[in-house]
Amino acid sequence: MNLIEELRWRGMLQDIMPGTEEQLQKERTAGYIGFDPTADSLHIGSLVPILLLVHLQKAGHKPYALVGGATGMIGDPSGKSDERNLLNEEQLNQNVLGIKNQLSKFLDFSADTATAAVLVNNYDWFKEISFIDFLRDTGKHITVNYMMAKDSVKKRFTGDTGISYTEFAYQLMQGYDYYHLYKEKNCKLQMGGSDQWGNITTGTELIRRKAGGEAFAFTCPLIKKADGTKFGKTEKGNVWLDPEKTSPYQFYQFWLNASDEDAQNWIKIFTFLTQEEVSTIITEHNQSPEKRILQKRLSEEITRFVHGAEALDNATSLTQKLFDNQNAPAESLSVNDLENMEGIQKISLDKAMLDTTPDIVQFLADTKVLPSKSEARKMVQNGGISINRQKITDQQSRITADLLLHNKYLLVQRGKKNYFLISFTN
RNA sequence: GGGCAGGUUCCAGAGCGGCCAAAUGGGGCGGACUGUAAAUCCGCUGUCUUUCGACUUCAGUGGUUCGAAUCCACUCCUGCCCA
Repeated sequence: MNLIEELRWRGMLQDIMPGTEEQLQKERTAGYIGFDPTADSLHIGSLVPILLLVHLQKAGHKPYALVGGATGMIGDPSGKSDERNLLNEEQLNQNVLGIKNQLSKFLDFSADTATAAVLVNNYDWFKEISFIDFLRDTGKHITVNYMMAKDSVKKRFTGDTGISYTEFAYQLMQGYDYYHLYKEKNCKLQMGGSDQWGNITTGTELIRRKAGGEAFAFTCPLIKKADGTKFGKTEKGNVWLDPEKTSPYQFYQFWLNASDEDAQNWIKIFTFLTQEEVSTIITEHNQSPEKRILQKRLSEEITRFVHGAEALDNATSLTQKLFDNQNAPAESLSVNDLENMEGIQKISLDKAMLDTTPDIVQFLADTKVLPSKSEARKMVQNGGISINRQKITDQQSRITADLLLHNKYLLVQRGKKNYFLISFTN
């Protein structure tokens, strides 16, 4: 199975330029994807382009990861209905660094092989180009009519916020990136999310007109959830690849909570399991969906890929403790179990505070489990608070020392999935 | 520079002198049901507060009024059209 066929069955192919498949058959081809440094960490949405690069590398081609140090200063209008705020330079540099670090974990950058991945930053070439040079050498090749025809731009013409010249020019910069890599690195392929199609074709067009060369491209559909809501969000916001921002446990949980339908699509996209393996898993899953074989395998594979085997072990064992014997009394948890719970909020307090705290509402606010007494009260009213797995319904109830597990701990749940471990010292 | 239409709570979008912390929908959060799923149903959703109530919001600043998101003036911002 060649790369294109592989990506096609995985559902990772949206648009493809004619001749791309032939080019990939013909010779080792250098291909690139751009990463936008709008945050200092990549989130799971960026996992897809990373995987595209990995697939490319596995198929024997040479991947380039481009960090948009220059384009990040401008802002891509694609998919945005509003003009964006510009990032300041310091923030941007920090983000570029953070992203570089993360990318290096997923791609093989060892320089001695022919297919070693290479990291480039478009700031390195844009900083040398003057505005006049850019207008004369690049802008001259592309008509405004052509640029305006792009969906991302057209929407802003008809929408009600307009588009600044700065963002309008974005596609030219990204187009120039492709041209530059084509010239300097013989790069003949650009990949990206389907929202990037417009920007990508500006690049191939530029290569054609400016260098008389031929370059190729394909895009991957944007990941969606079956219910149409945004992919990659939890109540805590984005799911990041940085374990400091999203703990491996939370990361694992995110995938485990996928719906059946989503899991079926995602296991193809986010794991390297073969077609046969996947169809076996799906069959097994459908026989007894309540076992959630799909979700378990999916979350295992990705967590291992992103965070490593050890982090995966911790995440699964914590998951077992917290969920598998959901009905087991909290008293059955050992000191060790409690202490080793990674990735849940831990709070430590002086035992004396129990005597001075009048009720559960005050307690929740003091411990910052909820931000204020009002919110704590609402949450208790809604039945969203459990102590040691016992639902609390009475706002007046008190936390007393005899509730403590092992005379020291309190397991507090806010909602079903947010755990807090409070340990008391004398 | 001229004309027109606008700027409302996370978003969309009602309200057009008191009944407005502001309809409705979406999103978010909680609950029930379940498989830590989906679908469905229920509650919450400005802040603080033991129901009472207090305080801060409808671009900004002043004004009219007993009383303004709603009326007036000016300012800023956005879109469209004309120059």
